[in-house]
Amino acid sequence: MCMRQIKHPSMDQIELTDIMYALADPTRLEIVTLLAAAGRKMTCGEIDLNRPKSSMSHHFKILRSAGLVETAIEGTEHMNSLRLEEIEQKYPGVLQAVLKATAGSSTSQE
Amino acid sequence: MCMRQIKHPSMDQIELTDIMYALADPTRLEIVTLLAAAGRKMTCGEIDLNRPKSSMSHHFKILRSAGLVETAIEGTEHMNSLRLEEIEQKYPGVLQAVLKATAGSSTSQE
DNA sequence: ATTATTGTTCGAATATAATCGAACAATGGA
DNA sequence: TCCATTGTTCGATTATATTCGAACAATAAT
Repeated sequence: MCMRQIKHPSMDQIELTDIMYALADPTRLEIVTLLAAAGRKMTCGEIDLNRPKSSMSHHFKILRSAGLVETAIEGTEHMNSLRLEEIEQKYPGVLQAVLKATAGSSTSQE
Repeated sequence: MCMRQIKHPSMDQIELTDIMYALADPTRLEIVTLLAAAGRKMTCGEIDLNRPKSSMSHHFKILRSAGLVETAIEGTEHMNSLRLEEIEQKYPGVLQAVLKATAGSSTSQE
């Protein structure tokens, strides 16, 4: 029960261009879409998209630094969740509109 | 009156990730913001942000290929306008939310 | 203690993007 | 026709991103 936490940007540190940048990558957009669809915390493993762990970790890192994803360590697992409410508060409509846009056209390739 | 036109993507060719990518660059986001604020066609010259012509041209090219900006040649000038209605139709709320987000915090540096 | 699990970090290769001067193309006007 | 204007294209440089194997760190279980 060490609760070693990963550092996340605070709301006032979240930049719109960082969000845009993070969402510009198809893999990352899919991660966000899956998290939103699930509506719950998910481990990195659950979101596996046939890519090496190190690649996924890289994308999660960018999603985290953009402020889109929050990661809580629970045991050996990293529980990821969308920071939807916070981003809505700071940039109303942006993330929701993006999620609505991806909801129709399936980005997944399986 | 040659009306030599530049090629633009049709609505069904406009990809969300391309839009995100285009808007992830501060210079391009500012161009889009200025065009939206102006609410009219503007020449590249009018939007000059203390950068060389070739750099601006590069950014306009990306905005065009993403489907965000439409450029009509009128004489020696290139008139640029936002494809707001079309993008709203395809991805409702996305661009408007981004514009609302940039409306507050001035991205300009002069 | 040893081992398995989960994910991060490192490092190096490859790929993509930004920047900007210089040359170019198209138009309009003197 | 010649020149000015507007913006694009070219080409080379520099900077930034992506990718992924291998080594590592933290925890949990045996």
